[in-house]
Amino acid sequence: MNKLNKKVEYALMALKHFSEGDDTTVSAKDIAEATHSPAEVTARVLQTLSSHGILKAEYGLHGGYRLAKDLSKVSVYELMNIVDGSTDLAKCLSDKECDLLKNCTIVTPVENLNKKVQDFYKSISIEEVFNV
Amino acid sequence: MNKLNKKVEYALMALKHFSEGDDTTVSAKDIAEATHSPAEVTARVLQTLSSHGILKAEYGLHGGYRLAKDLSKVSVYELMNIVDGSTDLAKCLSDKECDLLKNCTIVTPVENLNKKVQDFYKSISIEEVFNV
DNA sequence: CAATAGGCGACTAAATTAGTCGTATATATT
DNA sequence: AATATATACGACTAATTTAGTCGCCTATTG
Repeated sequence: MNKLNKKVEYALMALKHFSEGDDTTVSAKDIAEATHSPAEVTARVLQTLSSHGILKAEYGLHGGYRLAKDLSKVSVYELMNIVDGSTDLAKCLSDKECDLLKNCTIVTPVENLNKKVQDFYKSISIEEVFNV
Repeated sequence: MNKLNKKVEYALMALKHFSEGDDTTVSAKDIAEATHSPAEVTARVLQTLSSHGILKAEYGLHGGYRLAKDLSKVSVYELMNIVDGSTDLAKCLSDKECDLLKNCTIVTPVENLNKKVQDFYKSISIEEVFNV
Protein backbone atom coordinates (compact mmCIF):
# COMPACT_ATOMS: atom_id res chain seq x y z
CA MET A 1 0.00 0.00 0.00
CA ASN A 2 0.94 3.58 -0.54
CA LYS A 3 3.79 2.65 -2.86
CA LEU A 4 4.99 4.64 -5.81
CA ASN A 5 4.64 2.58 -8.93
CA LYS A 6 7.48 1.85 -11.31
CA LYS A 7 6.29 4.30 -13.93
CA VAL A 8 6.51 7.16 -11.47
CA GLU A 9 9.95 5.99 -10.38
CA TYR A 10 11.12 5.86 -13.99
CA ALA A 11 9.65 9.30 -14.56
CA LEU A 12 11.54 10.68 -11.57
CA MET A 13 14.78 9.10 -12.75
CA ALA A 14 14.31 10.50 -16.24
CA LEU A 15 13.47 13.98 -14.96
CA LYS A 16 16.48 13.88 -12.68
CA HIS A 17 18.66 13.00 -15.66
CA PHE A 18 17.28 15.90 -17.67
CA SER A 19 17.55 18.32 -14.79
CA GLU A 20 21.22 17.51 -14.31
CA GLY A 21 22.28 17.54 -17.95
CA ASP A 22 22.66 20.45 -20.34
CA ASP A 23 19.78 21.26 -22.62
CA THR A 24 20.60 18.77 -25.39
CA THR A 25 18.02 16.21 -26.49
CA VAL A 26 18.32 12.74 -25.02
CA SER A 27 16.71 9.72 -26.64
CA ALA A 28 14.43 7.34 -24.78
CA LYS A 29 17.02 4.64 -25.32
CA ASP A 30 19.75 6.71 -23.70
CA ILE A 31 17.54 7.55 -20.74
CA ALA A 32 16.69 3.89 -20.28
CA GLU A 33 20.37 3.00 -20.29
CA ALA A 34 21.36 5.79 -17.97
CA THR A 35 18.66 4.89 -15.47
CA HIS A 36 18.88 1.10 -15.89
CA SER A 37 15.22 0.96 -16.73
CA PRO A 38 13.40 -1.20 -19.30
CA ALA A 39 13.53 0.61 -22.63
CA GLU A 40 9.92 0.18 -23.73
CA VAL A 41 8.41 1.27 -20.43
CA THR A 42 10.75 4.22 -20.23
CA ALA A 43 9.84 5.21 -23.78
CA ARG A 44 6.18 5.09 -22.86
CA VAL A 45 6.66 7.19 -19.76
CA LEU A 46 8.60 9.81 -21.72
CA GLN A 47 5.84 9.93 -24.31
CA THR A 48 3.31 10.57 -21.58
CA LEU A 49 5.43 13.30 -20.02
CA SER A 50 5.84 14.81 -23.47
CA SER A 51 2.13 14.78 -24.27
CA HIS A 52 1.53 16.65 -21.02
CA GLY A 53 4.09 19.33 -21.70
CA ILE A 54 6.69 18.32 -19.13
CA LEU A 55 9.07 17.24 -21.89
CA LYS A 56 9.36 18.26 -25.51
CA ALA A 57 9.89 15.54 -28.12
CA GLU A 58 11.95 15.91 -31.24
CA TYR A 59 11.80 13.39 -34.06
CA GLY A 60 14.58 12.43 -36.41
CA LEU A 61 18.16 11.43 -36.46
CA HIS A 62 19.34 13.31 -33.42
CA GLY A 63 15.94 13.54 -31.84
CA GLY A 64 14.92 12.74 -28.34
CA TYR A 65 13.47 14.67 -25.44
CA ARG A 66 14.37 17.73 -23.48
CA LEU A 67 12.81 19.47 -20.51
CA ALA A 68 9.95 21.74 -21.47
CA LYS A 69 8.94 22.94 -18.04
CA ASP A 70 10.64 24.25 -14.95
CA LEU A 71 10.56 21.43 -12.41
CA SER A 72 9.93 23.89 -9.62
CA LYS A 73 6.59 24.46 -11.34
CA VAL A 74 5.66 20.77 -11.51
CA SER A 75 4.18 19.23 -8.39
CA VAL A 76 4.42 15.63 -7.28
CA TYR A 77 0.65 15.57 -7.54
CA GLU A 78 0.84 16.61 -11.19
CA LEU A 79 3.48 14.02 -12.00
CA MET A 80 1.55 11.21 -10.35
CA ASN A 81 -1.61 12.15 -12.17
CA ILE A 82 0.12 12.40 -15.51
CA VAL A 83 2.05 9.17 -15.25
CA ASP A 84 -0.37 7.07 -13.26
CA GLY A 85 -3.71 8.62 -14.11
CA SER A 86 -4.92 9.20 -10.56
CA THR A 87 -3.82 10.03 -7.08
CA ASP A 88 -7.06 9.16 -5.37
CA LEU A 89 -6.91 7.19 -2.15
CA ALA A 90 -9.83 5.01 -3.22
CA LYS A 91 -11.21 4.26 -6.62
CA CYS A 92 -14.75 5.08 -5.54
CA LEU A 93 -13.61 8.71 -5.52
CA SER A 94 -13.31 8.79 -9.30
CA ASP A 95 -15.14 5.75 -10.64
CA LYS A 96 -18.34 4.67 -8.95
CA GLU A 97 -17.17 1.10 -8.73
CA CYS A 98 -17.48 0.32 -5.06
CA ASP A 99 -19.75 -2.51 -3.93
CA LEU A 100 -20.61 -0.65 -0.78
CA LEU A 101 -21.76 2.61 -2.33
CA LYS A 102 -24.75 3.63 -0.21
CA ASN A 103 -23.65 1.31 2.57
CA CYS A 104 -20.18 2.74 2.98
CA THR A 105 -19.78 4.33 6.39
CA ILE A 106 -16.60 6.24 5.63
CA VAL A 107 -17.37 8.17 2.46
CA THR A 108 -16.88 11.56 4.06
CA PRO A 109 -13.79 10.61 6.09
CA VAL A 110 -12.10 9.17 3.02
CA GLU A 111 -12.98 12.21 0.93
CA ASN A 112 -11.64 14.34 3.74
CA LEU A 113 -8.37 12.45 4.00
CA ASN A 114 -8.07 12.30 0.23
CA LYS A 115 -8.25 16.08 -0.03
CA LYS A 116 -5.58 16.51 2.62
CA VAL A 117 -3.27 14.05 0.85
CA GLN A 118 -3.76 15.65 -2.53
CA ASP A 119 -3.19 19.14 -1.17
CA PHE A 120 -0.02 17.81 0.39
CA TYR A 121 1.23 16.34 -2.89
CA LYS A 122 0.32 19.55 -4.67
CA SER A 123 2.53 21.45 -2.27
CA ILE A 124 5.70 19.58 -3.19
CA SER A 125 7.53 20.33 -6.43
CA ILE A 126 9.72 17.85 -8.27
CA GLU A 127 12.64 20.22 -7.83
CA GLU A 128 12.09 20.12 -4.10
CA VAL A 129 12.20 16.33 -4.19
CA PHE A 130 15.53 16.38 -5.98
CA ASN A 131 17.18 19.10 -3.92
CA VAL A 132 17.06 17.71 -0.44
CA MET B 1 -1.16 3.71 -7.09
CA ASN B 2 -1.40 5.51 -3.80
CA LYS B 3 -4.59 3.72 -2.88
CA LEU B 4 -5.65 2.74 0.60
CA ASN B 5 -6.05 -1.01 0.78
CA LYS B 6 -9.18 -2.75 1.92
CA LYS B 7 -7.80 -3.67 5.30
CA VAL B 8 -7.20 -0.02 6.14
CA GLU B 9 -10.68 0.83 4.92
CA TYR B 10 -12.20 -1.90 7.08
CA ALA B 11 -10.14 -0.67 10.02
CA LEU B 12 -11.42 2.86 9.53
CA MET B 13 -15.02 1.63 9.31
CA ALA B 14 -14.60 -0.43 12.45
CA LEU B 15 -12.99 2.42 14.37
CA LYS B 16 -15.72 4.76 13.23
CA HIS B 17 -18.30 2.30 14.52
CA PHE B 18 -16.60 2.10 17.91
CA SER B 19 -16.09 5.84 18.14
CA GLU B 20 -19.79 6.46 17.57
CA GLY B 21 -21.18 3.80 19.88
CA ASP B 22 -21.22 3.64 23.65
CA ASP B 23 -18.46 1.71 25.37
CA THR B 24 -20.02 -1.78 25.12
CA THR B 25 -18.09 -4.63 23.50
CA VAL B 26 -18.94 -5.39 19.89
CA SER B 27 -18.11 -8.72 18.29
CA ALA B 28 -16.17 -9.04 15.05
CA LYS B 29 -19.26 -10.51 13.46
CA ASP B 30 -21.37 -7.51 14.42
CA ILE B 31 -18.76 -5.09 13.11
CA ALA B 32 -18.61 -6.97 9.82
CA GLU B 33 -22.37 -6.78 9.49
CA ALA B 34 -22.56 -3.14 10.44
CA THR B 35 -19.88 -2.17 7.96
CA HIS B 36 -20.87 -4.63 5.20
CA SER B 37 -17.39 -6.09 5.23
CA PRO B 38 -16.30 -9.73 4.85
CA ALA B 39 -16.39 -11.34 8.28
CA GLU B 40 -13.04 -13.15 8.21
CA VAL B 41 -11.05 -10.20 6.97
CA THR B 42 -12.74 -7.90 9.45
CA ALA B 43 -11.99 -10.34 12.25
CA ARG B 44 -8.34 -10.38 11.25
CA VAL B 45 -8.14 -6.61 11.13
CA LEU B 46 -9.71 -6.32 14.57
CA GLN B 47 -7.21 -8.85 15.93
CA THR B 48 -4.39 -6.80 14.57
CA LEU B 49 -5.78 -3.58 16.03
CA SER B 50 -6.19 -5.38 19.33
CA SER B 51 -2.66 -6.76 19.39
CA HIS B 52 -1.40 -3.22 18.89
CA GLY B 53 -3.43 -1.73 21.69
CA ILE B 54 -5.92 0.24 19.61
CA LEU B 55 -8.71 -2.11 20.64
CA LYS B 56 -9.15 -4.36 23.65
CA ALA B 57 -10.46 -7.89 23.11
CA GLU B 58 -12.69 -9.76 25.50
CA TYR B 59 -13.31 -13.49 25.22
CA GLY B 60 -16.44 -15.34 26.15
CA LEU B 61 -20.14 -15.28 25.67
CA HIS B 62 -20.62 -11.56 25.48
CA GLY B 63 -17.11 -10.84 24.38
CA GLY B 64 -15.93 -8.68 21.54
CA TYR B 65 -13.86 -5.56 21.19
CA ARG B 66 -13.95 -2.07 22.54
CA LEU B 67 -11.81 0.99 21.99
CA ALA B 68 -8.65 0.98 24.07
CA LYS B 69 -7.10 4.19 22.88
CA ASP B 70 -8.21 7.74 22.26
CA LEU B 71 -8.44 8.14 18.49
CA SER B 72 -7.06 11.65 18.72
CA LYS B 73 -3.86 9.94 19.87
CA VAL B 74 -3.70 7.52 16.94
CA SER B 75 -2.25 8.84 13.69
CA VAL B 76 -3.09 7.73 10.18
CA TYR B 77 0.56 6.73 9.92
CA GLU B 78 0.22 4.45 12.93
CA LEU B 79 -2.96 2.86 11.63
CA MET B 80 -1.46 2.19 8.20
CA ASN B 81 1.62 0.65 9.71
CA ILE B 82 -0.34 -1.53 12.08
CA VAL B 83 -2.82 -2.80 9.55
CA ASP B 84 -0.69 -2.88 6.45
CA GLY B 85 2.80 -3.32 7.84
CA SER B 86 4.44 -0.41 6.07
CA THR B 87 3.85 3.06 4.76
CA ASP B 88 7.02 3.29 2.72
CA LEU B 89 6.80 4.74 -0.75
CA ALA B 90 9.11 2.07 -2.13
CA LYS B 91 9.96 -1.35 -0.86
CA CYS B 92 13.69 -0.73 -1.19
CA LEU B 93 13.32 1.61 1.80
CA SER B 94 12.68 -1.30 4.15
CA ASP B 95 13.72 -4.46 2.35
CA LYS B 96 16.78 -4.37 0.16
CA GLU B 97 14.96 -6.00 -2.67
CA CYS B 98 15.47 -3.60 -5.53
CA ASP B 99 17.24 -4.76 -8.68
CA LEU B 100 18.76 -1.35 -9.16
CA LEU B 101 20.38 -0.96 -5.75
CA LYS B 102 23.69 0.74 -6.47
CA ASN B 103 22.46 1.85 -9.86
CA CYS B 104 19.41 3.68 -8.62
CA THR B 105 19.65 7.38 -9.36
CA ILE B 106 16.84 8.47 -7.08
CA VAL B 107 17.67 6.91 -3.72
CA THR B 108 18.01 10.22 -1.92
CA PRO B 109 15.01 11.90 -3.59
CA VAL B 110 12.79 8.95 -2.75
CA GLU B 111 14.02 8.86 0.83
CA ASN B 112 13.42 12.57 0.99
CA LEU B 113 9.88 12.36 -0.34
CA ASN B 114 9.20 9.33 1.82
CA LYS B 115 10.07 11.25 4.96
CA LYS B 116 7.82 14.12 3.99
CA VAL B 117 4.91 11.78 3.32
CA GLN B 118 5.37 9.89 6.56
CA ASP B 119 5.63 13.09 8.58
CA PHE B 120 2.44 14.19 6.91
CA TYR B 121 0.60 10.99 7.83
CA LYS B 122 1.95 11.23 11.35
CA SER B 123 0.42 14.67 11.65
CA ILE B 124 -3.15 13.48 11.03
CA SER B 125 -5.10 11.68 13.74
CA ILE B 126 -7.91 9.24 13.09
CA GLU B 127 -10.24 11.50 15.01
CA GLU B 128 -9.35 14.32 12.66
CA VAL B 129 -10.22 12.10 9.69
CA PHE B 130 -13.65 11.38 11.14
CA ASN B 131 -14.50 14.89 12.26
CA VAL B 132 -14.31 16.86 9.05
C1' DC C 1 -19.48 -28.69 29.01
C1' DA C 2 -21.70 -26.40 25.43
C1' DA C 3 -22.03 -22.01 23.28
C1' DT C 4 -19.77 -17.94 21.93
C1' DA C 5 -15.93 -15.31 20.62
C1' DG C 6 -11.07 -14.33 19.63
C1' DG C 7 -6.41 -16.14 17.31
C1' DC C 8 -3.76 -17.92 13.58
C1' DG C 9 -1.74 -20.44 9.56
C1' DA C 10 -2.30 -21.84 4.92
C1' DC C 11 -4.60 -21.50 0.87
C1' DT C 12 -7.24 -19.75 -3.52
C1' DA C 13 -8.96 -16.12 -6.32
C1' DA C 14 -9.03 -11.60 -8.16
C1' DA C 15 -7.07 -7.44 -9.49
C1' DT C 16 -3.35 -4.57 -10.42
C1' DT C 17 1.16 -3.61 -12.04
C1' DA C 18 5.11 -4.46 -14.82
C1' DG C 19 7.09 -5.56 -18.90
C1' DT C 20 7.13 -7.13 -23.99
C1' DC C 21 6.17 -7.23 -28.97
C1' DG C 22 4.94 -5.51 -33.27
C1' DT C 23 4.03 -1.86 -36.19
C1' DA C 24 3.09 2.84 -37.71
C1' DT C 25 4.60 7.69 -38.09
C1' DA C 26 7.81 11.62 -38.24
C1' DT C 27 12.20 13.86 -39.53
C1' DA C 28 17.18 14.79 -40.09
C1' DT C 29 20.96 13.25 -42.80
C1' DT C 30 22.97 11.47 -46.93
C1' DA D 1 14.27 10.05 -52.55
C1' DA D 2 16.28 6.51 -49.54
C1' DT D 3 17.75 5.38 -45.13
C1' DA D 4 18.66 5.53 -40.44
C1' DT D 5 17.03 7.05 -36.15
C1' DA D 6 13.58 8.24 -33.06
C1' DT D 7 8.87 8.93 -31.26
C1' DA D 8 3.89 7.01 -30.90
C1' DC D 9 0.66 3.58 -29.76
C1' DG D 10 -2.21 -0.66 -29.39
C1' DA D 11 -2.43 -5.30 -27.80
C1' DC D 12 -0.64 -8.80 -25.29
C1' DT D 13 1.73 -11.82 -21.47
C1' DA D 14 3.89 -12.33 -17.09
C1' DA D 15 4.62 -11.20 -12.43
C1' DT D 16 3.26 -9.40 -8.19
C1' DT D 17 0.20 -7.79 -4.91
C1' DT D 18 -4.14 -7.61 -2.75
C1' DA D 19 -8.42 -9.59 -1.33
C1' DG D 20 -10.93 -13.07 0.45
C1' DT D 21 -11.73 -18.04 2.23
C1' DC D 22 -11.24 -22.28 5.00
C1' DG D 23 -10.16 -25.02 8.82
C1' DC D 24 -8.71 -25.66 13.25
C1' DC D 25 -7.16 -24.01 17.79
C1' DT D 26 -7.62 -21.40 22.31
C1' DA D 27 -10.05 -18.75 25.88
C1' DT D 28 -14.08 -17.53 28.71
C1' DT D 29 -18.73 -17.19 30.15
C1' DG D 30 -23.04 -19.20 31.81
